[in-house]
Amino acid sequence: MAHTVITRQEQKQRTRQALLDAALRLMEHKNLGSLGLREVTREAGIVPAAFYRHFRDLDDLGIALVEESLGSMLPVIRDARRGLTDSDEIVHRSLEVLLAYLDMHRDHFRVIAREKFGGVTRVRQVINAQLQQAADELADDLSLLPDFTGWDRADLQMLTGLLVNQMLLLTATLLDVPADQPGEAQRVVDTARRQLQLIIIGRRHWLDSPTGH
Amino acid sequence: MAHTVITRQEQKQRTRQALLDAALRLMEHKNLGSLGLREVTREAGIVPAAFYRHFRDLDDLGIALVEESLGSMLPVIRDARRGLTDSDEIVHRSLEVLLAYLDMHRDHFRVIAREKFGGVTRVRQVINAQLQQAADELADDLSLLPDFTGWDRADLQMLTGLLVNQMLLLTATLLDVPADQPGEAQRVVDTARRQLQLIIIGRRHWLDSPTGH
DNA sequence: AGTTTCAGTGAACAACTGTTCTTACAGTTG
DNA sequence: CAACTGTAAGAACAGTTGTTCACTGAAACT
Repeated sequence: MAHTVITRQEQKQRTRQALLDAALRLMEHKNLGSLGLREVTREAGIVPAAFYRHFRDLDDLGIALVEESLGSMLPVIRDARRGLTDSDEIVHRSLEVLLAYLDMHRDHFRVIAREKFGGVTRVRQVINAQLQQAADELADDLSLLPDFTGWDRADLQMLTGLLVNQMLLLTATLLDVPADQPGEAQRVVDTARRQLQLIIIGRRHWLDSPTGH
Repeated sequence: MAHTVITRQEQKQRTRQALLDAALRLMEHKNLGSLGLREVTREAGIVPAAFYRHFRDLDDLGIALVEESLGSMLPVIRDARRGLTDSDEIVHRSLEVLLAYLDMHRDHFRVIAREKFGGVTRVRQVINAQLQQAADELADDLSLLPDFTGWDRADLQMLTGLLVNQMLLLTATLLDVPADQPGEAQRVVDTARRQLQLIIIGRRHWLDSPTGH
């Protein structure tokens, strides 16, 4: 029975992931800022001093965590709209994918929602930069559609920023719904869906509105 | 020179306020959850043990703090729309008042934005309840206007929830703008204004849209 | 086969944490 | 004026914190 050979960097990568996972687990009930270094290493099953082999401090770990979370999620949502040519369909499809992904990675979303408004400046900046990029990419894709002929760049970004914000707020709200109340969660999603619908309607009449430009 | 006589409860109220102010000051860079009891009392200029005369623990202080913040702000915004009969005007006037109030009470808004998504459950519940009430009251007022004849309660709450969310997100974004970049702040406000305008347009066409009901 | 590299250990450190006492002393009450 | 009340002080408690250091042992390299 030849047990698997583990290279050095594989092992290192593994403990690094253990630290990230430990922090992720602990952050279900606290912020990044209120995490303790010993607390995290204890949860990860290593000795405190070993932490420094992987991160300078907890803020560093936080940044890595956020990059891991958003970096895996945003491409999925982006891919979900590939090939779609109707803007309304893009919005609704994105929402669907977001909700499915949310169910599978609640912890990751929770960290994003928490730290987007949290106390650690550098982490906030990383999140904002990534969300900004997501909004920009969405604007890129939409600008190619017939629905948006005549739109200028600024208005497009205004719209996609609004959509991204709504998506983020929806996830934050859903994460606050107790797990034993699926009905309430459905109600929240319904409301969000109608709010998106209202935005879509506003989008449809944006250019022909007297105050639109 | 008769020095002012200070009653017992006046003095107590005064130290209580000193604790709240101290926490408010410290929370510019950290969350409620990462505050220390000793840290707060040190900042307030009293001895740690005295804390317990005013609050059971820091979560209690947090609740008092958000109640103070929202309790003083929401009525102001509510009063700002008294007498107005045009719904578009109500939205824009509310935004104006919000921005003016924000400039005067940045610390309070920062706490609300932070803790709305923060780690302390009970504090989050208080904030959500107050914001929900604000949205409900706005729905009450709007329902009396001619603009909303034919609207049912659920759609109204959907709309006001959306508006409240947008206002909250705007304040959170503004608080993240470095104090030495007033231009960037203006840009953010402009975008938010156009986003509200888009929502207003959507509202205007909500009932006559094929998917509207 | 011998040497180097380095992720993880274990012990030690001073500093700080929340909480519990007893004590002091000024405003309040009869 | 004397007794009472209760805020705040001061000291002490056991735990926990972040960081450092010399170390071990196995993978990686020559």
